[in-house]
Amino acid sequence: MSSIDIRSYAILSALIDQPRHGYAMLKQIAILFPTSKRPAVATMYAALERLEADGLVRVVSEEIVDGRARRTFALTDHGRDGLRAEAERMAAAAAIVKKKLAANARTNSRPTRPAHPANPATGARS
Amino acid sequence: MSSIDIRSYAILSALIDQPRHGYAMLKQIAILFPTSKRPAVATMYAALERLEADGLVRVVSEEIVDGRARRTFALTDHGRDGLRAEAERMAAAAAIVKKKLAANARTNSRPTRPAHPANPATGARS
DNA sequence: CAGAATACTCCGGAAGTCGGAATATATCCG
DNA sequence: CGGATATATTCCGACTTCCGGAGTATTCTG
Repeated sequence: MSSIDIRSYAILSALIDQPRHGYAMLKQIAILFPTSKRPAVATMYAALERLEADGLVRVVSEEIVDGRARRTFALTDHGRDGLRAEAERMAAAAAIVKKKLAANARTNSRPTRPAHPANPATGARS
Repeated sequence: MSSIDIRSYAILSALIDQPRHGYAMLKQIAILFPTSKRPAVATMYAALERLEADGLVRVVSEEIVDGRARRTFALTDHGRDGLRAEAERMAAAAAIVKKKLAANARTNSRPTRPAHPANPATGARS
């Protein structure tokens, strides 16, 4: 319930500087995260509804064009907090893995043996 | 196809320092990422099969206990590379959002106005 | 002995994601 | 002029992924 998935992370990120509508978010996501896979159109609108229901975004304007709603969304305070927390979690997760990868690059010659085999979390019954 | 999702990221991370079997990975994930939601058991084994099919992990030992396979998995080179790339992507995504959030904390008083309104990606027809 | 931990599998359902089509207008390029 | 592309959203069916819970069997702990 609490933490934010990748899709939502991208969507919320596209609203940091200003409110946008769905289509504009897609373009902003492509700019912000050029190396990541971007969501499909349908996925984005579905996610947006969830985010609104969860109070992370809110509709700031709604015009009807050809009977179709054109909604502009903005981040709520809650959404901003959630995004900040998720960015923190991601930075930590990235840092941990980078550090571990670097530490283990040296031990690479003997792949199955840890540096200090003192009771690792293998669940091995002693 | 190419990029790694969060679940797979966690699973691969649990194999950086040494090979582990599924159950041990779950515990390791809880240690590495204490603030993130951890995958359900069934999710993990399903993901493991996908990762093996994609060549990101490989079975290094397999013992049969009561007709049930107890498999130990290790990272492949491909898996290690993918994990490294994903860590890089995540670090970048986290940094971008943190920076943008910090830059926008100042502009917070007038939420709809960007600092420099020079043709942003709003999709507004000029 | 009860209960937790170890270790994995299977099931059905819920949730999320996707591509593609539909809709309608405006603009760009040759 | 006409086709292509861009804008902007909705709906649909299919597919993938995820989850909780039950089942199986052993060992360790209180």
